Amino acid sequence: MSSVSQPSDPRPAAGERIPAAERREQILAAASRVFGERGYAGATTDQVAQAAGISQPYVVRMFGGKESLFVEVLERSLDKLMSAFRTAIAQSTAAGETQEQRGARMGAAYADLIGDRGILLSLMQAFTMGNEPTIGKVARNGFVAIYGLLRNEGGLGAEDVVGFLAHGMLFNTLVALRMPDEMNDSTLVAELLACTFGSKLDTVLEAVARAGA
Amino acid sequence: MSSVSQPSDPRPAAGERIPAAERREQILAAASRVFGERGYAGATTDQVAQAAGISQPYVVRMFGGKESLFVEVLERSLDKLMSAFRTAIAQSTAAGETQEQRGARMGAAYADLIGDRGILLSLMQAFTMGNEPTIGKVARNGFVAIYGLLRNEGGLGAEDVVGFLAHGMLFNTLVALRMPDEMNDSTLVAELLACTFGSKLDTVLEAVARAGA
DNA sequence: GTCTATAGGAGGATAGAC
DNA sequence: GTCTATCCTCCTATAGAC
Repeated sequence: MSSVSQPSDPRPAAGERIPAAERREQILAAASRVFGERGYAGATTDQVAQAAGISQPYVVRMFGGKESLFVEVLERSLDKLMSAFRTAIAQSTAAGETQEQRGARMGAAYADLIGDRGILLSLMQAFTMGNEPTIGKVARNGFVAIYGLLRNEGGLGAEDVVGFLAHGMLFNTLVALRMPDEMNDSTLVAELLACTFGSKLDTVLEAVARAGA
Repeated sequence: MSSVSQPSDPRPAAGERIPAAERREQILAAASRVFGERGYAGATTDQVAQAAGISQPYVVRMFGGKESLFVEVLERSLDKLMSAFRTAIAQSTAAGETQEQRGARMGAAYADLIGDRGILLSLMQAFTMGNEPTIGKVARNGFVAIYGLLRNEGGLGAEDVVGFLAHGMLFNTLVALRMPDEMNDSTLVAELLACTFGSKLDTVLEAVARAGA
């Protein structure tokens, strides 16, 4: 990260007044990245504030606390995921595709979204928090909602959805571990990546590169 | 947790002197549970110490610091996993089983080991830490070692290993989320669980119950 | 809508005794 | 091999001004 602002930098100068709704989204996007890389407990509200270009107390004030902020980050990630799937399903239906083609399209949509490490890691973190009363409940409900979406709106069979989700979870793990960019030298790893990502390997490498900042 | 010691409680009275090697294992087992439930950053060395029945500075002294402790916890989990797979492979070979049967046996071994939430969650946590320099490297190497083990010693094809790992990751997620014990009421969830765990559903429910303490 | 100042509480690690 | 005491840092959340 350089210290010069890009022309397209959406981050306002410190102290600038902008509408609450817009500020909310800025903070959520920043929080998604910070929570993702540091973990829920490891992230500090001050890191989120700095990433969003505002003061720490303002983050707390706007969201009520760290936990509420994380819950909103999680819900935002789940929403984006469901939207991406709904879009893919709609496009697939409109194009009159086969189930096979639909699966590929949804996989591609997933790979694209997950290229945002903030979203990927916030979700994965939430998946490890099953016994946090509040966060665990949101995570479970979200997971089930996605299953239901694929099963009902997606029109896929239970076996197919489970297979899709299973590969998604392996996908998540490999990307989170930075396997593509840290270990592309070993033959074994090359095989694992090729076999997991298949035709989506390009999408993944692109996404990983894009997020390389 | 009741306040009375079980007869088989391996935890010594506070202040007792025991060999370092034994103490090490006690601490690692306690740390596995604590790191699992609280996350790496969320866990405190004091919580580990209390769970192991010793003082906080002793934990730090024995392992050099929190990060080193986590690395050892992670390596211990990976070792247990590899041992479990090697045992399953040896038994399968000795019994002259088919590839199909061998897969089932390894799945069962996995389900059994993962019933220890400490192991499950410490691994999952590590998978989200790909950009921690030290921990990330250990996690990547461990994952690749497991892939290599299944591929070479297990004699499975790349596709089969990837499928096995993928289902393992979904398995992890559902158990970590406490899906079986928190949401067994919904029809949708029942379907998801049945389809993911298949014949291993019993093993999982048992393991979950056993860990319900 | 946003900041500065700060209270109040933990947590990791060290020193040193037994 | 194990503990007690303690330092210093860092973090969340609140108070209150602009």
